[in-house]
Amino acid sequence: MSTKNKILDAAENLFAIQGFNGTSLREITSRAEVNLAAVNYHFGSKKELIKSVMSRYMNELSPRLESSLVNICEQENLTLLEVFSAFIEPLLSLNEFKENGTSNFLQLLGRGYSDSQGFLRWFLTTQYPGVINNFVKAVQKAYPELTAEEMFWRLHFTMGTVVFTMSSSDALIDIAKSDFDKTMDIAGVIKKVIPYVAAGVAAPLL
Amino acid sequence: MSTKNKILDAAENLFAIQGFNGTSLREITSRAEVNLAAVNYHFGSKKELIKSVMSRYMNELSPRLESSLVNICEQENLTLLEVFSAFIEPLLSLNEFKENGTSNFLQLLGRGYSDSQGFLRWFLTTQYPGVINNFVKAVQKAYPELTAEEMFWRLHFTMGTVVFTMSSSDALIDIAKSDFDKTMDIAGVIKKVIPYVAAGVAAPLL
DNA sequence: CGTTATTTCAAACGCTTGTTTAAACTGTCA
DNA sequence: TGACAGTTTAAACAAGCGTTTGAAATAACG
Repeated sequence: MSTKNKILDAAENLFAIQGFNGTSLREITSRAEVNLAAVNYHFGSKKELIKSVMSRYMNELSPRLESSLVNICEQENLTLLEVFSAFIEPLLSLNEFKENGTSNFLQLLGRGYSDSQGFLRWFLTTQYPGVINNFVKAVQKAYPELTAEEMFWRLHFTMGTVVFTMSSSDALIDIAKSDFDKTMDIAGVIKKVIPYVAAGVAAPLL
Repeated sequence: MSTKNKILDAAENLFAIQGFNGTSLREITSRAEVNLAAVNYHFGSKKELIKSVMSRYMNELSPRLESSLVNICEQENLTLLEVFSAFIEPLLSLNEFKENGTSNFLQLLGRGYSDSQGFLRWFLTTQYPGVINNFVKAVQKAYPELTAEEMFWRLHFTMGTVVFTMSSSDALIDIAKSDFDKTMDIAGVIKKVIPYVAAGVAAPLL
């Protein structure tokens, strides 16, 4: 395993658990068992390392997500539940790409939106606009009465639900296990959150 | 104005904008125009200062919230939309308590859940359990078919929606202003998010 | 082989962080 | 006035941060 990948793997796990601001380069390099200076040598800076960690996932995910959304868009009588369900398979496929891939990626997404005042939001929306565009198109087809403004707000609410849930999913899964004596994993959480956000976006306009 | 209150006010505003980790004591004391050591003298530590900032709001909010929820619980044919709407008035009343009170408090809540790995969650759930209990009771009455486990998850999804939305509400309001040419404030955002979360919690059990 | 180029390494840099110290100042009451 | 508690102050502290340096080790190639 190359130094670069050792750093990426260690950084990914620590970032997911502790956030970007909460994880130091020394923690990363000591877990990766490489020299401290290796980060700046291979990536230039901590900020670029963060981008690299996210890009590794986005490059894997975004084509699958786009084609899944394009597929779903072709069918008649599209429901919002179907639109949101189109996310499930591409997201879960990250587990084949990497151990705990789905969980790690969604947690990173959550961290990125709350840490580091919005630079990751800028990065994702400018670097991967195709996903958002196709998603908006699908929602529009499933719920044509929704105005652009209302859609803007509800999609951001949805983002919040998912991102917050995933960034604290480990804690939530633990609580659910002890309180309800049921095993639960990230796939289970996704299957619970989909009906919630679908119903939220589908809420009647008052 | 006492040194203690000058610190609390400055800390509150900076925490809301930059988060707890992202705000240094030197920023706080220089904005408050007090000496750096004053924080440790009056509050003991940064952590205790954070608790004090949150307590000032929770002590104001939690009795109003509890009585609002108790009130709503007495009526027949309670809907989830009504339950969630019970939050509006107590939340907006924080604006009379302090300028930008509603916005600041909700943003602080959001920061508290993503910064500082969950110590604020512990603080709030252990110090102010009455709000949560009354809220759960109201939801149960409005939607009795909801199992305890499903309720657990959906209330956390709701928490995520609100908390995430509020911690990035300034950015969202700016975008909405420029894209849709409509003025928007924190009260407007609350009125948009209520139907969303009500519909999410009300989603049919599959 | 010898000579580049690439990668690793320990050490230090300059800076910011939360916290502590001890002296100076303020107001109060005997 | 003089003593004492409460408060403010400048200065320093130790620790952590991201980053840079220059020499040592390794790899690649003619």
